[in-house]
Amino acid sequence: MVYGEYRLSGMAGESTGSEPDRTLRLLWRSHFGEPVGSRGPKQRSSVDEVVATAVQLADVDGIDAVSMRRIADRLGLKPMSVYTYVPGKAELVDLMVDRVAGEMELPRLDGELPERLARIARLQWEEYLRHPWLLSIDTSRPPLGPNVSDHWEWCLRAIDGLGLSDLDMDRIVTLLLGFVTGPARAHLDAERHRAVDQESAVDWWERNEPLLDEILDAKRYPVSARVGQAAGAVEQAGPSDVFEFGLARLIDGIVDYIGVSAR
Amino acid sequence: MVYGEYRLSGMAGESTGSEPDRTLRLLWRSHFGEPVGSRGPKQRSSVDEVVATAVQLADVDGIDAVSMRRIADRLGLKPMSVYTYVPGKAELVDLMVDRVAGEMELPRLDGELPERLARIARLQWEEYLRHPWLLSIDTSRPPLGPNVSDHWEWCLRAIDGLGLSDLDMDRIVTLLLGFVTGPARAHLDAERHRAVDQESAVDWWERNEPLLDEILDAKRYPVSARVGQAAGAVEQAGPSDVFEFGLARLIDGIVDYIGVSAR
DNA sequence: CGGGTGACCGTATGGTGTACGGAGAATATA
DNA sequence: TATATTCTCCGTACACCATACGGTCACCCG
Repeated sequence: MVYGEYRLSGMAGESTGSEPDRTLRLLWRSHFGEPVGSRGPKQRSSVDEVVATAVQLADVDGIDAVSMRRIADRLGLKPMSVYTYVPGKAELVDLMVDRVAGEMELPRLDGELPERLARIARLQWEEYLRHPWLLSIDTSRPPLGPNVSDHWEWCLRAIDGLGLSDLDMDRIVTLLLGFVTGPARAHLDAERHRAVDQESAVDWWERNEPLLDEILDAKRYPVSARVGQAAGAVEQAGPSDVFEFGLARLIDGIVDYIGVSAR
Repeated sequence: MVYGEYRLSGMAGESTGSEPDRTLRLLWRSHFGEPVGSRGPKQRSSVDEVVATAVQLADVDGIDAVSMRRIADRLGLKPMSVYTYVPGKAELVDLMVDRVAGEMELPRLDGELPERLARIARLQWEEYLRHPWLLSIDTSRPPLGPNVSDHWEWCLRAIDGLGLSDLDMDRIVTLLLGFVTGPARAHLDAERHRAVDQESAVDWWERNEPLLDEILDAKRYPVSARVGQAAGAVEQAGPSDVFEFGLARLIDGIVDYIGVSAR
């Protein structure tokens, strides 16, 4: 079985010269309004429907299930017709990312700084839980769509006016959002194993115990053996404890730095 | 062109009953030694050669270039023969990850705590620079191979004996390693754009300026506009400044926490 | 009421992972 | 030594994938 994932198009443009970027126009399609004076026949579907279908497929069956053919099927189209809505798959993924970035309301930015920072991370956490495929996407260059941009602006505002340099602001938000991926991956991976493999991580461990005992012997891995046991036990117990605890520590660190830096 | 990426096999096992896990056995192949008493003809290649070829392909042309057919070509084999060395592509990726985890020597763990923490992050940073495709891989469940395990043990030892709970140790290492991916992605993405697209990020920005000026207007994105400018300027300037600066802050935060926690 | 535009799609190309079964080589066993 | 077993290599095939190209035809504008 193929486990394919797709990079963001990275706003690569089509190198058609002065044409700005079709992806950009697609991302901001609601801002540009309907294309007026189109000659040909009416479109039977819409960009939003295509993107929504893709997101649905990814949510239910994973990012691998997102294929132009399947999208076409769902919409009652033939594969090649999808390309009249979207230039290609990479651009479609951009649109998917921006779409899901916009489906959750951005909470108010009141309260103390630590609480604001926590809100940033928790929103991201929730987004990963709703759309696990986001973790399988190369987010090196997030699409500059309206929802992603709104989200980013919202994050930055949470730490604006504290005397931080622009660079520090960028770094702090990146750090905070990046932190979430770790616990989110661990959590979703454990969940996926319970659901799909029908054997929990514990079962897997038990099945492979004889081999692992031989390999991961306490002489070579004294610390890992001890720590791994604790980490495994907690994965069993709490759902997002690891996330919340790590978050609290991280926020402490960030707040400390802001205090020193703004002095 | 397809931009596929591949998840780790996640040690899924083959559900063949009591058979532990072929992937595990492959990962620890050096530990088990040569298989004695094999009946058929000698193998013309080896698992190590297959994995090395795959890593080379990924290093030079990206993870997409890693295909069973291409590997076979390089080794003078036909595609299906590769499957006599490796069960499948997911398992191959596991082996690739463990291989590159072992190619860099783990430095001594002496010196002050901050220096030790920095060494952990810098090693990871270097590994990402050498093998950018590692960033395109779903590392939710890293393969339990010898090199990955050694690496993990080495990380944990750097913060062992400080009075931290096992759980905290796990979390801190995860946090530190997770942090690296952010700057590494940014850095490599910028580099890739310079090399491949032959237009720097600045050029892209200029080409799309008219559209972006209309969209990302200062009214809607006052903070992003300001911060983005600063972040972009620095991306131009320093190579790993962002990484080093962020690392210093993060370490400060971690050290603070350890001090409080161990009291 | 044409002319032109663009949505839809049939076909095809070149890729992917990998299941299946066969040929033949090399060793273990009788 | 002869036979049985087992394993490597691989030819073929299947089911996908993204997408380039060109044709057909519905529709709007002039």
